[in-house]
Amino acid sequence: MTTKAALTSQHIIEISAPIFNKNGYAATSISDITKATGLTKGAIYGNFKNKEELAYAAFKYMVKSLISPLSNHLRESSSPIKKLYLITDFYRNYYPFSKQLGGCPILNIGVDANHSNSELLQRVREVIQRIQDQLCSIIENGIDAGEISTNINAMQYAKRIDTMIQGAIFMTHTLNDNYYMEDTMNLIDELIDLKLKI
Amino acid sequence: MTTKAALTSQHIIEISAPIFNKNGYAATSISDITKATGLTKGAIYGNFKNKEELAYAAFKYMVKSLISPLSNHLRESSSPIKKLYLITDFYRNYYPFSKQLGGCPILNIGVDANHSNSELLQRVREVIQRIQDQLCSIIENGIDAGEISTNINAMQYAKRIDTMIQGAIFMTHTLNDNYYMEDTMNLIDELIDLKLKI
DNA sequence: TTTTTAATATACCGATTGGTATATTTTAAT
DNA sequence: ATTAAAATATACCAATCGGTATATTAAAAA
Repeated sequence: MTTKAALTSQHIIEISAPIFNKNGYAATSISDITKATGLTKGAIYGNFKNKEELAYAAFKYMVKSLISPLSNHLRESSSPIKKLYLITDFYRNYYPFSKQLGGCPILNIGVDANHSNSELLQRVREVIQRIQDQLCSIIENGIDAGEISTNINAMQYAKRIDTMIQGAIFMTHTLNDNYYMEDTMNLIDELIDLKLKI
Repeated sequence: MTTKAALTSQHIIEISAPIFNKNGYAATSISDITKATGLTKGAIYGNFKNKEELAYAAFKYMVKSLISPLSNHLRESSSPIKKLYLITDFYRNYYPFSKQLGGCPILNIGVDANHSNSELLQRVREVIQRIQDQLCSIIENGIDAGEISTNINAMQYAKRIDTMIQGAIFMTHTLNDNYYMEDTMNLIDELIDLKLKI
């Protein structure tokens, strides 16, 4: 059990993740990471094959840091329709939370990697897909449970909600104004009430 | 009339704008621009004070390239409510159009500049503000003209529509799937029908 | 305690970075 | 055609880039 290196790896990931998230892949240098961690290149390259592998690990960690609190939050109710409200509830507090981690990794890395790092872009796409699949499942469960109207397209509304959330994240972060997040969550709640809820 | 340098400046701007738009500020090098333009550093620095000034000019040009077609499109009707439909109509064709220019500059530069170039970020914010103000004016004109319900908050809906559009732009570009753009425009049309239209 | 191995630090590599000073060329004025 | 001025090309700068080879230190095994 190589405990020392594993701890160092984790430390490097945790420190570098917000840096990659803020600056993007190309604009983050190894020296940014050595400065922030207090370690040297030897420690970095002893634990990661190259900058790219570190960026993948950092992105994975950052997504986990932001998604697992959401998953936990959704456990507060087993009712699908209430889970939907728990989602908007979660995102009402998302701004200060994500800001502290350097922003939303899906937005930041999605934009950053789009014309440069196709491997990283692919990972962003997979995360978005997973989120939408999970959202779709909640809606489908709501239909099965008789909480949500049968004549709606679950995946369509999963994508609509996800798209609105991402728009709000962009606006709130870019304009440094939480209004967009709050009002968009109100709008999504209205959408749930009006179109989904029976 | 220094015609020669003005033409060269314009040429540099037009060529470098999509590069900055795709790569972001820090990840775009002067050599990227000399390669693309076929010019040398002497021509670049003879016409622009530094990389930053060129990036500003490139952003300004890119915004103009994407916004003025929208302005022109809106001239097709003088009715405020029809202008709203013309907006969703415009964005239904936005993906191939913006893709050819390296993406949406508001989204790309907004994310890119957020934690690095505060001057550039400020310019993105001003563009967003201008768009929302104009959208708000259209809604207000609609209220005055009796086309739009009097008991709605014009700026609130301007921001809601803008937020949804930006979310759709992000999703469509990141997932390379125009569905998000199309469906979001349908959703906005529904919103106009249901909440705004009298 | 000694030896072996794992982990980190240091020194260096060629390539590239933004930017500048100067040389050269192109354009315009005389 | 000659001269003056504007515009562009070239050569160079220190600093930094990602990455590697090796030296040193820290941990584990003997």
